[in-house]
Amino acid sequence: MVKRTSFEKAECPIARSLEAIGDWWSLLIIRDAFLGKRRFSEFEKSLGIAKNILTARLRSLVDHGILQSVPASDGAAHMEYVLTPKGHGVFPVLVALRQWTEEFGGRKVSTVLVDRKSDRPVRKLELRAQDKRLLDYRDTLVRPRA
Amino acid sequence: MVKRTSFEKAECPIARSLEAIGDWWSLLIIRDAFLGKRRFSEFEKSLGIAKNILTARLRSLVDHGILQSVPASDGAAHMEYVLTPKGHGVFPVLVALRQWTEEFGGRKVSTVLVDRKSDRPVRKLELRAQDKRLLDYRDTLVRPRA
DNA sequence: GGCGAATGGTTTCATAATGCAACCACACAA
DNA sequence: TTGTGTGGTTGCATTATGAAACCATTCGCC
Repeated sequence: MVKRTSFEKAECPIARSLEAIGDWWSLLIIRDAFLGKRRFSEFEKSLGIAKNILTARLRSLVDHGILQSVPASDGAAHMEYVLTPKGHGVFPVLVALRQWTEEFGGRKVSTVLVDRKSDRPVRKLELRAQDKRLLDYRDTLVRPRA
Repeated sequence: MVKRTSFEKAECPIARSLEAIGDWWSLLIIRDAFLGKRRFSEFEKSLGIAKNILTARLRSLVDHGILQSVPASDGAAHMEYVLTPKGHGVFPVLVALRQWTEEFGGRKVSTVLVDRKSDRPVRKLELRAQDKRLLDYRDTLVRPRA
């Protein structure tokens, strides 16, 4: 096989997620969608992506059920791309990436994710056990499902 | 420019993170490193990746300060690749990806991430406000840093 | 010490993905 | 009717990826 290897059938859930959102542009498109962008030209301008690539990525995201293409809200003829529930589910991934850069990226990051109500920065993502103990990577283990 | 576009100078912290870990293999290598793999051949066998690609990825991860190459622990001549603190910081990203697949991936996932102490599955990642309110994507906003 | 195998790569070459630019069809406005 | 903007598609050059062959050390073993 000379094709790019696919992770569709992978057992590992991380590999499977990469199948859908693991390329250069998909996560940035999703990020923009969270920022309220919905039109082809909005993504194009914001990302500086080539149109053919954008077409391909949008189609792939729609095929994966992450975006949905709906008739334009303003009645125009074109379609708009909005996040599905599955797409909204990517949010923690984006937050994790953002926080990783904030913590280890060196240069200061120019934007902050804030809580709408208080207008103050959010806390770091927390991984907890059933009994709510805060967990670290050292506290966890990957197990075959029973 | 015909080169693949780079996000090094991007403002967005998400784009910057993708610069380092946003390709097909890097996250899987990091995942394997978390699972205790450290040798070239271990990664190779586990991932089914071509050797030249693995060489390139390992080098890139080392350059980005995510892996460190250290003399083999068993005294052999070769190098081993271990996670740096920056590499350990990727953990929440992996967890977020895993949980996304678990929730939206359709087919059941064959492994679970468990808390070592209780041997029970961990909870979903939680994003909280300063006052500990649990937050949703709808509760947040990206702001230019003051 | 000599031999074969394993390790950790590099090199070569074919194919796939990406990026750019040019083009196109349609809607709408002047 | 002649633009002008949107939302693409097509063609072609350049990169990255993947498979396999090759290579230099080191290691076990006799």
